[in-house]
Amino acid sequence: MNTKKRILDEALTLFSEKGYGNVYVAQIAEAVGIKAPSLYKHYKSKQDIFNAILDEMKKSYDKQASMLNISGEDAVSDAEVYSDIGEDELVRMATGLFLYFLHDDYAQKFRKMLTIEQFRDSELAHLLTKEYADDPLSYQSAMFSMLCKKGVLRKYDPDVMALHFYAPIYFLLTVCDREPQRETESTELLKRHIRQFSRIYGKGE
Amino acid sequence: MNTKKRILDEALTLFSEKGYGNVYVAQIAEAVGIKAPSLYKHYKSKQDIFNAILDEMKKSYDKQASMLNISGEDAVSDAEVYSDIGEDELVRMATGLFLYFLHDDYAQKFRKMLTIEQFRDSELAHLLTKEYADDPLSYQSAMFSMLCKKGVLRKYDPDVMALHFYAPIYFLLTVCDREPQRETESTELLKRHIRQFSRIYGKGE
DNA sequence: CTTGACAGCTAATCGCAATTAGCTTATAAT
DNA sequence: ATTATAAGCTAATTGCGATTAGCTGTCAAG
Repeated sequence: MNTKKRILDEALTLFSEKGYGNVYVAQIAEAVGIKAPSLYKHYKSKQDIFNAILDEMKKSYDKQASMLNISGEDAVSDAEVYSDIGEDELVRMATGLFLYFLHDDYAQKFRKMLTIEQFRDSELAHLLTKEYADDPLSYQSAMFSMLCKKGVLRKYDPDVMALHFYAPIYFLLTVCDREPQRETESTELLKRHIRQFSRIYGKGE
Repeated sequence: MNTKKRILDEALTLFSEKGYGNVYVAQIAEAVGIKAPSLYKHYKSKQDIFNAILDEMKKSYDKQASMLNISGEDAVSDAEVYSDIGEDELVRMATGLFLYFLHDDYAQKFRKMLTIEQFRDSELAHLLTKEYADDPLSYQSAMFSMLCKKGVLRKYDPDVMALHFYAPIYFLLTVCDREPQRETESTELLKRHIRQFSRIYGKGE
């Protein structure tokens, strides 16, 4: 019934593991449980399937981003919420972000696919940079800027604080994407990272 | 004359831009300046070319790593050299590492190729993790451990210090790999990162 | 009932890309 | 000089993989 949607799902799974060029339409069809020619009742070409995935991604990002408070749009007003943030809050926030990125099926596959295809298409490169670099950094920079102003954290360059906070998260994410068995170890290191971050930038001494 | 070598170079260039599956042997041949069938005088298949590249990479890494002091092998003895390290030294070290990774032709292509192929072959995944995560972290952890012991830096978990130092370098590297025009901006942010790192972990204050 | 559109199938088609065959030339060793 | 080998070329060959043609069954609308 919702074959059309299932094709996208299975195709995304395969693209994220092998890359567009190494996936055969017959594989997609098999994963869906139909024969290759039947795909063409739903999409007019392999490229068309890819484009549909991309469209869906772009649509879903805005919701997901605002849900996670990553997009940086309204960071300042949201930061009010965090004015009483403590070390444990920060740990929760960071591991939450990390584990969401890592485990959410859609987010993970999307990220892997973009990672594989990034050098072949500058649109994909920009998308990856936006979603995994610029948006998180700008959101967090605004948040830290607010926290510094409020006197919760020491006054340092908030862009660099955001980098110190986020780059390790991103780094560990790339490790776990290729070595899933290292998730536990990485989560531990992540927590140590946040605790130390908090001690360093926190007002307590 | 050294056609055999040139084939590897051109193939690496193409693989690092498009990925193995999207490169045709005819393209490699053209880049070298010969016809596709002539490639088979030097390598018995496309896969064989890929394997040869990989072998060369594995061989060259050890030299390059020890040259750059990344490998972590003899970090402790080397760390003696850094016992008088200052903020400027650290900035020089970090930007040097960053710009080397970013500009060295071989390193850049190798990294991009591994990035593209990482999810298709766990050997490649491990290689990428080793060279861009484990080795740099373990080297730097040993270095910071030494610097803390010497009293040059405040006493913090050296693994986390290494993560704080290195993850932003890696992060900015991935950004510049896909958006080369952001190199200047990224280098600036990198320097701010190191200065702040140095102020935070340094003894002065 | 019956018709049309939907979604599936099998069996072509079509093109491309890897590889092989077999010829040619140059050069280096005997 | 002769010959063997290396390294190139053009012209097949081969196989695979995307796509198209055309048939079938189902099922909702009239």
